[in-house]
Amino acid sequence: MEKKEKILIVEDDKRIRNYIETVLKAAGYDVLISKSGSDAMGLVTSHCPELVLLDLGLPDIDGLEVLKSIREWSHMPIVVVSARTDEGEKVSALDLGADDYITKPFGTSELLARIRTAIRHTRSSNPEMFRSGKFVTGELTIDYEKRRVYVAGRDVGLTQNEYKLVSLLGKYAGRVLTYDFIIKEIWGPNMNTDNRILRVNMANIRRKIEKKPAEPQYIYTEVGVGYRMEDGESVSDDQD
Amino acid sequence: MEKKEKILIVEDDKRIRNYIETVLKAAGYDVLISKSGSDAMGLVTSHCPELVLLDLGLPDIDGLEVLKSIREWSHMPIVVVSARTDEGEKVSALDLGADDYITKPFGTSELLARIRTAIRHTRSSNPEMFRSGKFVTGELTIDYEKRRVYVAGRDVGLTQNEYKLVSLLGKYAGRVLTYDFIIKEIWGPNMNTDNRILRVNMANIRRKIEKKPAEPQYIYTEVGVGYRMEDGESVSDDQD
DNA sequence: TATAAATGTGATATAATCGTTACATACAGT
DNA sequence: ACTGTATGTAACGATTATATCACATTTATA
Repeated sequence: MEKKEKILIVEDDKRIRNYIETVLKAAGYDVLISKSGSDAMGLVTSHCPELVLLDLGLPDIDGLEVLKSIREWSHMPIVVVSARTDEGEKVSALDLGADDYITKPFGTSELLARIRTAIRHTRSSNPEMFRSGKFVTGELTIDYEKRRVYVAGRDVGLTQNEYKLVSLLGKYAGRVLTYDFIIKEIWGPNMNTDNRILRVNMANIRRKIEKKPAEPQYIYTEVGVGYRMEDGESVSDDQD
Repeated sequence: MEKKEKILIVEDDKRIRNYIETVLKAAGYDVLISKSGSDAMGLVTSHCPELVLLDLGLPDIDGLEVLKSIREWSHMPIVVVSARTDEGEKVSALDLGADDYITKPFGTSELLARIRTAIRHTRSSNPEMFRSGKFVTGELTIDYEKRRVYVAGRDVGLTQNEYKLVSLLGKYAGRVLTYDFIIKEIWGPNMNTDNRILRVNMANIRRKIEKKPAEPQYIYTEVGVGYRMEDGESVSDDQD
């Protein structure tokens, strides 16, 4: 457990800021603080933190603008913090290149898990998967060479589109993919933005890979946003 | 052109033997001679030639027996020489692990081309393909990562089985694959040995990838034996 | 709890794929 | 040229994949 990564917190609300700061320091991270978007840009360039935790509800600049301008020159992990109500904002953030988002209010372990996932992921995206040509989480295995998906060693027999979908989610495991992004990836940029077809496919996939399709353990729904593949690392959801 | 590879000729007919010897020496190979199957085994073990050119019509032992016993301990390239009429024999030879066959009578350039292909192929089978993840011959490209086949840059839209077929032939480019072998590879070992299904698939593939399906430039038919994918290296067929 | 929005899922129609058949064509040997 | 064998190919039906619809269920929030 060698961590001493710098994390930049961009958050105007003092209470939340202190809370996050305490949690992250206790977890062994170096913590940088910024109370506004304009400060944040300076700190990012001068300190090059390992990860940015960015609140979208800033007083001065729109958080999305900060996100956009960082992404113009850097791929550093950015996790966005947003209010539960602003679903559209989450989608915009992910589309602009955010690695993940956390909804207020959030629990300690969820925060830490998301940060770990984001840092691990942008560190030369998944060396293990690259080495073995396989993605594994729980009893689910995606074999990228054979183009097959197994649950408990059994080939679940996905169709072409179903495989593409699972394969895509596996490559971005632990991160949320928006409906729009997924649809464009699978059906091409000319496909309309309606997500009904995605829902039907997902139902069929879950019937094949999940023990109880109503309570998926592998592909989670992120309401109003998209889907997320379980990452192997368990993310328990103790919400304060 | 650094060649000084040793080639063992196993051939009882003196005229043919002399002809081959002359041709190979002129092409810069070291040549070993054996007039019978029993001699051949000894020379193979003592001299470890780069390639064996094996006539199946030997007086003492059946050529196939020689082939079989070499294959029990070595993967060295073996090219079989056989009479035009003995189609069944060719199939047996390929099934027993021969790398290629030449039909008597054969021309100089055909002989040399087959030998070059066989030697190149068993030298850590195709490093170029391994590096790029692609197989290219003429305007045809097989992209093994994307699982797509292109002709002149255009995706030809193969179905699953069609892709498997082309992909298989590409991996063994330049070598003949018997009907039986192909069928077992694509449809599994339980499939019957009838090659009609293969013919239909091949017709559909050729309609998609060949300019003139009746005169294929990419996938050749080896009458009575199987199919062969063009290898990039042109094998002109000047038959004396 | 009531309500609206989002998501899940069975049913259905359309399209693509696949294996089979029947016949056409090419080729070798007589 | 005739004959038999091997290969190519169009056409058919069965199966499977796909997209769309309608409605059920879940979720978020008042």
